[in-house]
Amino acid sequence: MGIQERKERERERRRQQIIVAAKRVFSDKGFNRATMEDIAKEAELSPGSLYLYFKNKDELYASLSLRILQYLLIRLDHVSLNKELNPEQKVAALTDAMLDVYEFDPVIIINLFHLQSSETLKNLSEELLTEIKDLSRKSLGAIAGIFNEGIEAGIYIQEHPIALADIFWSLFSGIILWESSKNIIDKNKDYLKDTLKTAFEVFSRGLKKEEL
Amino acid sequence: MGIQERKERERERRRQQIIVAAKRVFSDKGFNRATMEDIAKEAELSPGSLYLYFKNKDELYASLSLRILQYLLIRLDHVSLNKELNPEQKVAALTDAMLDVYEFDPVIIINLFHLQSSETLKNLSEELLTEIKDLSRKSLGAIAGIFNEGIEAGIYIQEHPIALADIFWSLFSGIILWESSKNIIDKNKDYLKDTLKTAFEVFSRGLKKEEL
Amino acid sequence: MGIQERKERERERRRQQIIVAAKRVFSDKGFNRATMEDIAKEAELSPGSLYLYFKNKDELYASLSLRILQYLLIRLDHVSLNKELNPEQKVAALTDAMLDVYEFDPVIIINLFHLQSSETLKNLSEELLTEIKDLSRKSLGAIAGIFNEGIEAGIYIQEHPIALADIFWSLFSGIILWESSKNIIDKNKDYLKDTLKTAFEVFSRGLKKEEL
Amino acid sequence: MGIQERKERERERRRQQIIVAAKRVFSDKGFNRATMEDIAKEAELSPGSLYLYFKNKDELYASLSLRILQYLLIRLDHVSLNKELNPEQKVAALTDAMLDVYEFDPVIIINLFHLQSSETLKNLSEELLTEIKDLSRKSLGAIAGIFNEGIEAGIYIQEHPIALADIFWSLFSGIILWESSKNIIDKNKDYLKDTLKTAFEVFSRGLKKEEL
DNA sequence: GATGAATGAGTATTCATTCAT
DNA sequence: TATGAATGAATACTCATTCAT
Repeated sequence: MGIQERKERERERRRQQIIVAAKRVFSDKGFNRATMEDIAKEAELSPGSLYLYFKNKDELYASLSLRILQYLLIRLDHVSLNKELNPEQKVAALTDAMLDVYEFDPVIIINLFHLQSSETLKNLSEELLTEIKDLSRKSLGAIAGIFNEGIEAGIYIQEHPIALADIFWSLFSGIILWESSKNIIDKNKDYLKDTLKTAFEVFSRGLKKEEL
Repeated sequence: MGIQERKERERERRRQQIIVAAKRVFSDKGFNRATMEDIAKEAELSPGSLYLYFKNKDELYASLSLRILQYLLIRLDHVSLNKELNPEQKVAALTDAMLDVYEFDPVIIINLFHLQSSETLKNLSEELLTEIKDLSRKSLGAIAGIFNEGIEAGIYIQEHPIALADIFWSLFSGIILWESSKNIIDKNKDYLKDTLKTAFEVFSRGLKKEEL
Repeated sequence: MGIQERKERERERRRQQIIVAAKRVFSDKGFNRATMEDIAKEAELSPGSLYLYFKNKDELYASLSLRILQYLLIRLDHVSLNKELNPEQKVAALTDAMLDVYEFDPVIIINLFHLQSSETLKNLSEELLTEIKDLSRKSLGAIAGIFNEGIEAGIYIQEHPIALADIFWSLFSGIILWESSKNIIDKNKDYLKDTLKTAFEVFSRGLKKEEL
Repeated sequence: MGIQERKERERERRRQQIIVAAKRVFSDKGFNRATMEDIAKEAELSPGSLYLYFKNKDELYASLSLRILQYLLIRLDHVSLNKELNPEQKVAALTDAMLDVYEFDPVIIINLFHLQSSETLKNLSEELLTEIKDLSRKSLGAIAGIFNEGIEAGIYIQEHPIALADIFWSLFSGIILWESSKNIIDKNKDYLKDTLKTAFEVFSRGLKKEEL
């Protein structure tokens, strides 16, 4: 391992350390009320050091999402490229994957959808924004591809697969945000997972041609 | 018209004037970057005057949502209580109503869903929060009622109607937020309405028992 | 009674009404936290109306003191001019008078001494400041006169009577402020009157020539 | 000198720098009209920096008093514990100490008494208020102790020593405030020291039993 | 790289005062 | 006179970001 590479690893380790801290703080206080100092303290670093690893607060925030998007894409591609599954099985696997990713790190998924629907997006650097757009596009593309298989197989209704992917994505994010907001208001028992399951079922059924 | 009443009207007119201005500014700059001074300028009032009509920035923001929620509830109740429609027709009317409300004032609907998924919710006065919760609850209840009719009629799948209402609501808000965020990113042509229609179709089909 | 005079009386009645309200509000919230609107509400008038009777908040505040100063001066003159009392009796009567005035309206006396030791003084109109200075000077003069009698009678120590009057005045106001501040801090039982009595006794004894 | 200690010193130096600036600005404009920006400018710092050393404006103001109270207490204890002085000498030393402290920093002493008789007191943090109360209590206690010696020695009149201490303290603060207010009004020659001396003399004489 | 003290621009909110009615 | 809606200047405080060490 070259010295260059070792440095790079060390650097990555630090970024992780910060991201972990940021995640805790953001989910604790929300984006606006979390200060860089809070995060620095949580990461046991100085405020200044954060800026050695992240250009600014917005980008640090967006970085949380980046990782989960990357993970999500891997999972989606895995389903999409799996040649052993028929279209219907793929859609089932797709919903399982989404649920898995959610359960892998709920906080960060909520962050992702918050980011997606927030002004923060406007403030990101061209570079980071491109990266996020790229990952989103690819993820959506993978989802669309899966639906497309079903459509081409004549199992699913004739709709634009991209539109279906958007709807699937919206359904997922909509439920995540709505259920987590209900928790803010009502401190309800957490029905999120049940709701997601039901939603995916209904959605899958809705995709099918009636005569089936 | 008594003098009292005239004053009350004048006051309401002012509130509207401010709300209109706030709507413009919020949707232009987003909640955090919109300053009270911006809004005052847009409303052609002094900053101090805003506080004669709204307790603070959060409550001004939330007030935007209040009106649309009230309107939404009226529309939903109208559908729900219409005795001439069978369950399926009601669900169709429901989606029409939601679309109407969206088209009535897209900006403000987006605001509503932003508010719903933001920390701002936590800062509202007990009073206003109660009002919003109340309207939301009633709206969701009306939706659930409609689904319930279909379930009891044996047309729809056996799921908890409240869960179905949540899903319907999430689907709606998810698409609104997602499509408007895509606009931020891509300045795309606006597919929102088409997407919503397709989504509602798929959802409705998914609700039905297979044997139908 | 001419119409002019009637108007003047009416005007004076209003001023009183405002002063009474202001007294309540100032003593309740302190000068800085009392708003003109508070006072207007208490006086059952509109904020604008206060300005028909008082030039501004500072002057309204100072007006409270003016009345008590006028009353104080009357009492002091009464003692000073009383030919039936010998010097020692006059000093005793003097302390009684001060105590009386305090008890007549403790709140307003505290206000007076707050005013005296505050920046507000700097903001008063020339006219009002002159009036206050004039009343203060006359009061101090009356006190000094009393002490002077004792000095000339050879009963009291040879000190400048004006200095003695200043000391007497300071002792009085110092105790008022100190004891009322202790109340703020400790919510103690109110020792003020006892303290004042003791103070005046000690002071009177201190005035006398030793050989007596 | 460890690095820790050096930092602590540096920090303390800064606090002093700010306190000196604040003293100038407060005594120039009074508490309410002095802005944090004024003070920052005077201290050649940024407004934000003030908050690194003082929690808020009130506490900065109160800090001025803290130091003089500490110094005062040292001086009072020194007199109180001095075994070479008889009671009468102690009272003389006491008045000298008070005068010394006044001359050491008149502006700050005036601030102290302003603070004591103001609403600001109510806004202080529990911690700071406790510290001030504690120092005041101890100072008053030391004074009371001195009077008590005279009383027990049968030289002074039989009064509650705490009451005598309160009176002494009130006399001191009353004169300080009154004379400094006269300066505001009249820009008089400064008689304060003379007045204080006379006051203390009269007071001391008043303490003694007549038969002495 | 790491620090953390210093920065200073940015803003919600208050409230004495005014003035059209 | 009386009103009270409107004003808008004034300001404490925050916090992302920088930079000398």
